[in-house]
Amino acid sequence: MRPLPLPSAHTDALHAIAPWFGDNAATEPARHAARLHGRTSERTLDTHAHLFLEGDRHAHVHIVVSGVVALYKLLSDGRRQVVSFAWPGDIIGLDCTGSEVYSAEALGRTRVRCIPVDVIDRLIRDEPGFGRALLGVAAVELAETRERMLCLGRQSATEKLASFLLRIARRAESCGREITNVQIPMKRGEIADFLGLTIETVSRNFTRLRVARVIRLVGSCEVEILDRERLEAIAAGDDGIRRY
Amino acid sequence: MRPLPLPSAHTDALHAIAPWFGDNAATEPARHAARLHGRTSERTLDTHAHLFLEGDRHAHVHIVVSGVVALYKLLSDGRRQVVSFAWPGDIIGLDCTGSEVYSAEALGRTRVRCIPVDVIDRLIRDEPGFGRALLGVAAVELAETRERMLCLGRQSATEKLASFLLRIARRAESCGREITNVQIPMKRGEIADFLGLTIETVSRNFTRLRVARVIRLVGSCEVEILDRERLEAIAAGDDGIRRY
DNA sequence: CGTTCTCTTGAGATCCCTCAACACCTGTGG
DNA sequence: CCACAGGTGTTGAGGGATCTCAAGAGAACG
Repeated sequence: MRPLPLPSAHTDALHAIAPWFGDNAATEPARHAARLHGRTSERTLDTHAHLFLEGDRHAHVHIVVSGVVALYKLLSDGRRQVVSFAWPGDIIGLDCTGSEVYSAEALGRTRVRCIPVDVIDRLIRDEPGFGRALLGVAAVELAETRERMLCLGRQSATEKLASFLLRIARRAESCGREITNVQIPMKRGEIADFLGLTIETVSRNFTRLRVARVIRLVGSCEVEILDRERLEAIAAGDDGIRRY
Repeated sequence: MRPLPLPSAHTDALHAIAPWFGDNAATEPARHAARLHGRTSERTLDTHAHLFLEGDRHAHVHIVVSGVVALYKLLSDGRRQVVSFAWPGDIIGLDCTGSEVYSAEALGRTRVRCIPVDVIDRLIRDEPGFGRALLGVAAVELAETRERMLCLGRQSATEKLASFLLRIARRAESCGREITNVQIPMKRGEIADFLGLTIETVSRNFTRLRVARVIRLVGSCEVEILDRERLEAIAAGDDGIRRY
């Protein structure tokens, strides 16, 4: 199977279900799926536009085409936790439990492909292998979510930020070779809500990593990794920086 | 379909896949599955015994029959995060990604049913509906895990403990009517690792809830809920107790 | 060149952690 | 029966990490 020519089809997610929704679906064995392909649509979201809100009926599964989407949950008093960022190639809403369990907001101008859940259901019923592929995607998502629980519950602010930067760097690298300059498409507040910190603490720890000459800030949305090894050590808790 | 006569078959999990593994599988339409049933086995674990360790090859999916199992991840320096507790009826290891992504330790004497992953694979392939059911279970698990992220990242210690107690109470209640006395099968340290706190903070917050006359402690492993409404309010962050 | 939004930095308060002591319980062995 | 040890839970004192509140710097935009 030929990899899809999408921006960052580096995740298992899109590759796993690509035969059913990729541009080359018609050439794949799944002819029936190809016809269903026509039932998907594309949506463009402006910055801060919502794809859906927590509690909405779960009508579509979405695949991010370009841009980044924040998936978040709220407490009644407004405290927010971003449970995940969905990047190009990522699938949103595999957890089909009737209604959405989080809200989805575009960080910038974003395009998504929308697949009605009944199409998903039909594919699972009719296409051997599709359900299995979906289960594999859900498994990877569960594993990642649990990794994040370890981060949220047991890491210091500096460790959290270091882990976050490495996570983004690795994502960018999964398309190619190691890089030093990382584009960060989210603002400080969004990073804070992702890591369970405040804006100020995120900012202070960017500064801390900068002062320690581990990273260099290029504007506020790009980070140059000066000392990758040390950054890894900090993320792993093997570096005393967290005690300063 | 008749519900299974298991200790707490209250979760969606067991009900969802019960037709394939329940004691009455032979009477279900899934005759092929019934034959596979013979390939499962049962294991008994003593207190603190491990079902498997993070990194082990993912050879079996387990269903808890009796007892409680802690699923946890470690940082290199020993900090621990319990990602989930598996109660009777819960399925462990749906996320089949080759190797285990967390360790599983019995809190007390525990029995589990072990299903080889190739049996799961075969069922998915041969039994229409089984993959769908499994996906549903995974979806519920993902939703719960994200709820926990909100708790870990954004709740205060008191809120976390109140949520925890309510979670256990609701689990016990899903079998029947509202209860006031809740059995807590885990020790303070295990609760702490579940909530991302220290033992002392957990203990102090038990005391805080007790002094506020919201709960009463019966020994250290049983809690009587004196003021359910207030406990709910505290868990939701609508009660000033967290600021005392 | 204001306006607005975002990011950074400082000062002080607060929550939670660390370290330490002690109470309680249980099982063991004298 | 009692002494003791080990495991567990509670409580206190102090410290440190993070939050809150506030001010100012920087960037984006009309």
